Amino acid sequence: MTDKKRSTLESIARQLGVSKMTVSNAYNRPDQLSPELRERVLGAARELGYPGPNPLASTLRRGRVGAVGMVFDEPVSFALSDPAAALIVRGLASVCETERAGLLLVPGVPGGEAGIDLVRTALVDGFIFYCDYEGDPRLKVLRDRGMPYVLVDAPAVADVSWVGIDDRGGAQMAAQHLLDLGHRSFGIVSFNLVPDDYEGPVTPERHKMGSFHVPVERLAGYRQALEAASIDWISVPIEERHPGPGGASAAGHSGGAALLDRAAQPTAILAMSDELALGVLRAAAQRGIDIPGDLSVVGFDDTPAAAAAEPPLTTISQPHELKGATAGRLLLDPPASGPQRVVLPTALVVRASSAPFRGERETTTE
Amino acid sequence: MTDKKRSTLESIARQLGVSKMTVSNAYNRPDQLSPELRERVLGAARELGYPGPNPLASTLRRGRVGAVGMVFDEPVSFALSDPAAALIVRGLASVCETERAGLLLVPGVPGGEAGIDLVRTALVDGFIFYCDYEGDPRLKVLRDRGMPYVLVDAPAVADVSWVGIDDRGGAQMAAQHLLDLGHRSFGIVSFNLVPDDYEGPVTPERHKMGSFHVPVERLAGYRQALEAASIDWISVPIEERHPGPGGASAAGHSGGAALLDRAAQPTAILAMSDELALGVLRAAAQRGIDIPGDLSVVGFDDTPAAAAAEPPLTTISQPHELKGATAGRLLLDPPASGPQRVVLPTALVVRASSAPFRGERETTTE
DNA sequence: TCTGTCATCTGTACCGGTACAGACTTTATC
DNA sequence: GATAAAGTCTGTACCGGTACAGATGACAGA
Repeated sequence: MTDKKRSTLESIARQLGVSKMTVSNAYNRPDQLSPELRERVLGAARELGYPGPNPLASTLRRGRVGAVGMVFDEPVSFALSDPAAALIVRGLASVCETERAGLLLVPGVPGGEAGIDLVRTALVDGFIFYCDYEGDPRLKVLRDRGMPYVLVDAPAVADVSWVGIDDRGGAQMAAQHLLDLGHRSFGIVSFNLVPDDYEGPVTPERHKMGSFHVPVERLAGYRQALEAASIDWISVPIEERHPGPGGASAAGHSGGAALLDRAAQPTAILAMSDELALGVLRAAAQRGIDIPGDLSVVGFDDTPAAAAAEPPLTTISQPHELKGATAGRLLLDPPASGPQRVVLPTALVVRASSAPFRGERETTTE
Repeated sequence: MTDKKRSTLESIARQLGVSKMTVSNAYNRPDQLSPELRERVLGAARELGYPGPNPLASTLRRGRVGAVGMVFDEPVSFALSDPAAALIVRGLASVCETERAGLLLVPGVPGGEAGIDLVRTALVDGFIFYCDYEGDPRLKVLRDRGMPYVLVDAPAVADVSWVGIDDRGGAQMAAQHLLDLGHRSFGIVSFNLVPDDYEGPVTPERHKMGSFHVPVERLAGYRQALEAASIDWISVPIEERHPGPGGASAAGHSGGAALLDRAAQPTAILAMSDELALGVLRAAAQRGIDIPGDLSVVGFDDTPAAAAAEPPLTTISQPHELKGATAGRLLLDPPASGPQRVVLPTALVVRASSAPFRGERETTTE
């Protein structure tokens, strides 16, 4: 009445004295056999505890897996603690659901072959590549597998669909907003520009060698705005941090602290993400620095936490869920016109963490 | 130099005049052939753009997929908006990563066969079943597939590992806390007890037919505490809500509003989750009801948002990430001693949303 | 009665690999 | 010099299905 060993399609067929194909058809093409026989087959299957065709085998033959993979830079457990990434996953998940596809989360594993193999061996029909590192070896694996993939917030690749935002333009807006408020003394909290564990002030070499797309672009945007306002870029302190298990807010706290403890305290801090900015807010609060009275802070991303922060955070908004959903659609339903480059809109959202510079006018002239 | 059609292991073998097995071994068992030949094979593969053995085929032969599936009650996009669920996913993800396994998110699809097929055809080695519904047909599919699985916060199944908390005990603690503060007039915001879209006061039939494990248990816990304090359970208003795309906090808002707009306004509200409780806080704020002055609210789960709420939320804590991690370990590394039942600890976390009852003592005696 | 069509069912050839058991050389051991 | 032990490489038999092209018989129309 139950399984003796492990029933297969063939064992059911033998049991009933019919062909394998008939059993297969009973499951996949009911119109190919008489209803009575079909019932007999299904009945026998139930009887023998046959769970239906082995999905692995049918997938091998058919070629379609019915799942998409999402590749991360970091362990998934870290990535999901980033609200922006979590929203992208949600957007992608919603598309997968309507297309009846599963969603496989493929972690980034720091060193060596392990992370590469995960991509090489993932059982999916295509990938969303949500990774930022310019020279990621997994990109080559993707290409080699000959599987469709879509890049999200990643360095562009020729002939591959891409979804993201104008990071440079967004950053420029953030800096311009502070300039418009009269600020002249800045500090920046940045994500790591190079794939390592460094934490500290950005060095010229690191600045030059930056290989993470998003931080590099955002930094370039800040720079563009500040230099256009004749601020000496070299003298703007930049603290690099990389989010660990404590999340990006811990990184922001440490970066913010470093900036605020300098002799020349900035009056405005640009944080490369809202999580970083939240950490800066904490660091300021601990030092009794009033926001936005003494210090203006602008984040990036407009995650839900930004609006709920104390004070609510001025930031650059971008449609995270839409980003994930767009990427999913581009992958599952590729446009006939070939690979697309979709740039989603950003906008400045002014809240209470930024205010006009109220300087003591120490620097009258020079 | 590139692929002509799509190279296979066999085409490489032919090209080099060696056996298929030699090529296979070049990838999987380097010690089975001379280093020179291996280099030749790998070189030819590179030459022909062969991406390495097809993972589907090797999986079919080997039997190990290298991924675990996590099955949800709802669409993944909803589920991930529940902070508690997201934390469980993170805990599970961290275990998957150390075990080098992928993580497939399998959504619950409301009606019919579609959601069942997703479980039947998912390409994984085992499942974490994070679903609450007593009669879920997907459980039968899991059993039939003969694949290992672990239940999380789900109704128990004989001979299957289970991870969860003492929901009843936790709820009892929550209610007892309010009783200890002197409250006698309660309201409850509950998740749906039955798998449907109903929203409104719980009816006796629904109460009886409850088929969602967690809400039923928590309700039982509340009841146990209240009845032990001689409070008439029947007269305690309970509002059922189910979280939609707006998240549970919207549901809590609506449920809280219904309770607060009653003629006999409760002085204490028990919410079955923190998200629901946050909605209740909003509903109270809108009505100018002071918390905890006029109303005490206790949530459940102790998600990060509970501590950050205004006022910070009294709640029952449970180790969400540990729950996911424990389930993952139980699945990937099953204890020799057979299926386990792991009950993780809960604790009352008193914050600022609950305070002693300061009644007008209308009800002197009876 | 003959032919064509339709509904059912069957056989064979894959899908793309890996396990396992040799076969054939070398090299080490006594 | 004979035998054992390695070291390399090959052949065959699967893993568990599905696509596709018939084969068969019933039934309708001419």
